[in-house]
Amino acid sequence: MQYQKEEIRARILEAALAEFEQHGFAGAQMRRMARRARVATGNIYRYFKNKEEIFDAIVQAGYRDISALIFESHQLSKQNRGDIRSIARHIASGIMGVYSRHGRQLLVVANKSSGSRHEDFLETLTTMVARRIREELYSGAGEGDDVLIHLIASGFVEGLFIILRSISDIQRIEELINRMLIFYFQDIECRLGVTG
Amino acid sequence: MQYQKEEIRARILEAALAEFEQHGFAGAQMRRMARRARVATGNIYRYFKNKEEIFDAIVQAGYRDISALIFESHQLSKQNRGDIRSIARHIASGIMGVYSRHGRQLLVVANKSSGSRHEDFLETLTTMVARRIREELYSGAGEGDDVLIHLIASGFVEGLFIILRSISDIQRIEELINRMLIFYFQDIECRLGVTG
Amino acid sequence: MQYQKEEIRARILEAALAEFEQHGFAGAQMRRMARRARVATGNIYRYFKNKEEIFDAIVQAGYRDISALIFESHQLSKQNRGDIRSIARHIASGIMGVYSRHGRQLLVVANKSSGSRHEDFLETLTTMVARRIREELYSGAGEGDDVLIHLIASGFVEGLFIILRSISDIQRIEELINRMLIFYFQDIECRLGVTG
Amino acid sequence: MQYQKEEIRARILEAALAEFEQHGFAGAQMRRMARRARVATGNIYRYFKNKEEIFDAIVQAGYRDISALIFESHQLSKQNRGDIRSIARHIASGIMGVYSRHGRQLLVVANKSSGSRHEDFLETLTTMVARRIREELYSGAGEGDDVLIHLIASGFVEGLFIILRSISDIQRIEELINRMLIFYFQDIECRLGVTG
DNA sequence: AATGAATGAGCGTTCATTCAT
DNA sequence: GATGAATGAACGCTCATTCAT
Repeated sequence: MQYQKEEIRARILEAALAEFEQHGFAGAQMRRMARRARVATGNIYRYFKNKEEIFDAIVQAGYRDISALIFESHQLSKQNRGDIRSIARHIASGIMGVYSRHGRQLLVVANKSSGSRHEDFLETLTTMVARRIREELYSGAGEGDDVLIHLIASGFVEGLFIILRSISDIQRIEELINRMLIFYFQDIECRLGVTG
Repeated sequence: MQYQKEEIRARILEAALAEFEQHGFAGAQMRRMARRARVATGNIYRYFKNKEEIFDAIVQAGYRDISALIFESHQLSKQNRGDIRSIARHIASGIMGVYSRHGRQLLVVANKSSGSRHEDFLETLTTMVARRIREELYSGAGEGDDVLIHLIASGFVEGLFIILRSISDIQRIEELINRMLIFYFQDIECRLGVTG
Repeated sequence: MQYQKEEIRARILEAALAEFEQHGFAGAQMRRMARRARVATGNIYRYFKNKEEIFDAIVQAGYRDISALIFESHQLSKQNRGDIRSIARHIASGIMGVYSRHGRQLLVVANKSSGSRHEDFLETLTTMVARRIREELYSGAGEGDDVLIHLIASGFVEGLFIILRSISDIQRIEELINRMLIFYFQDIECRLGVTG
Repeated sequence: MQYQKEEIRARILEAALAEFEQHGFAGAQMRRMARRARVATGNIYRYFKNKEEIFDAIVQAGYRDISALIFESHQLSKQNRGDIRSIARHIASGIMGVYSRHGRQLLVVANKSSGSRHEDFLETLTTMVARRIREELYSGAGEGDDVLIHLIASGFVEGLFIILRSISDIQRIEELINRMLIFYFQDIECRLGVTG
């Protein structure tokens, strides 16, 4: 029972993932999803309340891990203040880690969530990253420009996802992320005109 | 007669714009749009053939101007090769100009066009910008990394839209764009490790 | 006023006729009809209550004439009993006469009236003709078969309309109708096995 | 499961048949059809792709059989040339056979198909019959008049359908068809003035 | 627990008719 | 009287969700 239940639940989640990848949240069809999962349409509703909750279930783990990651990076910076590059590296490698466990899920919530409760995932993540960047750069010094920082965070986050969805070789991903880190954060204080 | 017609057409376009802003192309409802415009559902169809054509009408001008801009920047770089900053400045100020005329429309086509004919607008724009960047940076020198360049183009374009949708004061926009240009393109060759 | 009214009324009727010819009653569109008539859509409703009444107005004259024709042929046969051929000739030439005055209208009510009040026009006409045939053939003699007679009437009536809508030359029409009369009514008693 | 499915499919087809009989293809409404079938509107679309395909499903068998019949009669006449009566008898008995299997369906496609893919069914059938008549009558002899022959074919075909829809007793149908054959084809050469 | 047929609200769109000017 | 823009009920069809088995 329990075993079987779990197996079906997994099949549904896998099919849902594929469906969301192809059609996005709004365009996903329950019937097609059921067919993919080799499960009756109605049976899906024994495992999940509705389409939205399937999406939640898919997103959940990645969401949790990403949140933990940001929180960690916050803790890290308390001890090891002042080096934005190491923070960025930590976030990047953290996201990579999450990606290695929940890659497709992450891409779905990032790029295919329009119409769902999580359609502002990328925005939220960006905001968290921006907060971390601001904390690092302007801890003691003056007031940085929120929009500029948000924009950098956005480019950084978006860049991570572009790398992740373009490349599959893990070494190549790491190399590209490193080059992106350099591009984004080398001499960043100078380029931003941070005095402190 | 003629006056009234134009007024209604404008009301419909305004309502459609608001509807698309809130719900995106696919989620937009003709009945709600009609209600917003204080117009009968069927009357919309006297002014526009269907939902898609309303979207087109909203998007059109921005689309045209952006295309012209990219083309211009290509011409410009032929005469004035080698300075990526001036190209970037040209694109940025061009997009600013388009935005000052068609701001909300530009944001809609950029971020709310999923399901419409123009759903890949941002991707297309990014690709064009990436091509321009590659042309400037690697004209004579070695082969740059496509993904890295694409990612920079994406961050740059996305950044422009973030500025535009966050800020309304035109002077402030200009200042921020300048700072973003510095952030993205100062010593870019160095940060990318371009040898040429 | 009155003159102008009549001219517009005529324009509407002409446009309606063309519209019905092309699209049938159900497929006809009031807007297109108005455009054809170079009249505002709403103005049509000052002259006619609705689509159905326009159709009625078009059909009316032909209807009246055809009814009169059948009635005449009834009178005729009272005086001049026993010759079905002369009756048929009378009906044929009568329909030709009506056709020469209201040709297009007749074809419309015969073949394009589906969905209107007059969609059974052909059936009704056929029934009247069948009654006349029966009166002639079986006045004193035995009981003829209703279905067979109806079927002959139908073929005869349908044949008339085929000729009318295929051919425009009036002499050729007359010739063909004569040949059809021969085909249908020569030795009809014999072919039907009428004893009387 | 399977049984129920078939039962519903049958209910839908029966309801559709009734709906088409009463309102014709164009006037038929899916909601009314669903109500007749005691089925939800959407459920119809589990069984048939759309209105047109329901019509096709109803018409199909009759269509196929009629086409086969005409083809057969063509083969027959190659072997047994010169006797139009036997050809007519073959066609008549063939149509009777089709009618005995798909009576209402045949009447629907013949008289209620306006707006559908099959709206010219009767015209097509008539044309095929006319061709057969011409082949028989004018094989070696002179040119017959196309309109006259078409008109006879039309009367004959129309007559068949009148008999079929008026009468239910099979023996009576046969008798009437025989009488119609006599009426239409006895001494036909003479009545048409065929010299050969 | 599992099925997949059934439901029906809701979509974009059409068009006869009405109404403000 | 004339205009044509405006109305809104109704259409064919879709699909998330429910239900009988």
